[in-house]
Amino acid sequence: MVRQPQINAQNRAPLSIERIIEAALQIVDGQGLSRLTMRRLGDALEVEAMAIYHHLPRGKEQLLDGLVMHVAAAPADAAADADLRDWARGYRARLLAHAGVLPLLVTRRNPAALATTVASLREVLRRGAVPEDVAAVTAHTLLGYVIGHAALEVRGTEEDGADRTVDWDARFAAGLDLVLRAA
Amino acid sequence: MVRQPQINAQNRAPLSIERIIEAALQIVDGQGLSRLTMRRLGDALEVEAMAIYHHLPRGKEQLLDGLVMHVAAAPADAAADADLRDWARGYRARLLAHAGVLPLLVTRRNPAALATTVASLREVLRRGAVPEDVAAVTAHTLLGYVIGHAALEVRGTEEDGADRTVDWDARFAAGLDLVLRAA
DNA sequence: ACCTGAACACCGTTCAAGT
DNA sequence: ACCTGAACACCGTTCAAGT
Repeated sequence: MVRQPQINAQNRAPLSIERIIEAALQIVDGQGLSRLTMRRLGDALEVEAMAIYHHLPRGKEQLLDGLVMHVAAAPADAAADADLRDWARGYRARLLAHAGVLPLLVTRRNPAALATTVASLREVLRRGAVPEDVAAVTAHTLLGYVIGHAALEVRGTEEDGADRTVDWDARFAAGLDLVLRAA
Repeated sequence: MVRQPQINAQNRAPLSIERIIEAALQIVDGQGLSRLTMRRLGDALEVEAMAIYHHLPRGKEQLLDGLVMHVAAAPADAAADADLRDWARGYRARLLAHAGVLPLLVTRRNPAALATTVASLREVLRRGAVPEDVAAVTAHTLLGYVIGHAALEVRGTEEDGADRTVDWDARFAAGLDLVLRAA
């Protein structure tokens, strides 16, 4: 019986930041943000909670920043011919897939994560040969719209103020047209 | 020496939901959301924390809902001739004045609070004689933009991706033009 | 280097008791 | 009716100790 070198004495793969973030994301997506505790995260990783601090010295703050970073990172498969509409659709899908992280992403002061997102959006604008000053406004307007709309979708019910069922996909597309028509 | 009727045996005004919400808002705006604890709130009200539960039986959940409701409520002084631009500016100012509540407002499932906001926005659209189907899209698009942009302002630094200082007021106004030009 | 166990200073909340 | 005191089951985190 050959023992793998990366298996330690307790016969488990050692902890890593990646595994910790992944497990945390699973808890948040499955049970909600309020259920993410260091002790529960430790359980999920089959480790005492205190072991996590060895990999994340800044503790829970660093864990939450890691979650935001993970969701804020640009979709890896951003095709070279993706336009603004594709980018917005992709980013919205990402936000809704990790709706539990949205409160963190929306309001934690995390310039690095925000910069990553803006950079990927700016890259799309650059490929579209949009002038620099227009691009700055467009980037923030579009990003604001996508984030804000995702928040509405998470907050809202299926009714709008006029007692009609809301098709959020269609509503998002219509708003996107509105924002991009002028851009 | 005349004793006011609303002064109780301990010589203090009795607790009320309004006073509790107001004190909570003061803590959140001054020290941040994470500093809002039932015990600290009790201290601020010169009362044991447990007294709060007599007025808010659902406890902290109800307290947070109350904060969201307070910020989401339409500005009382909405002038009869206010247009969409005025509404958006007023709502943004409200969000930024209570930036600490933003994470709650953005993502707590609170249909009542959202409905209140949408209703006040719809009222402005109605005065502008905007057709019903257009109004539905415009309301969500504009609201999404305002909320999302406020979130960007809170998250961001004074730098944007191109290393230029961002004038958030001007940036908001420019994006607002973009959104409203098409509407 | 990596993890554990016990401990500390907090939380939100319940519940019986006081006035 | 309104508030208090003590208690319970949790938190995040520190720190000495184990391997």
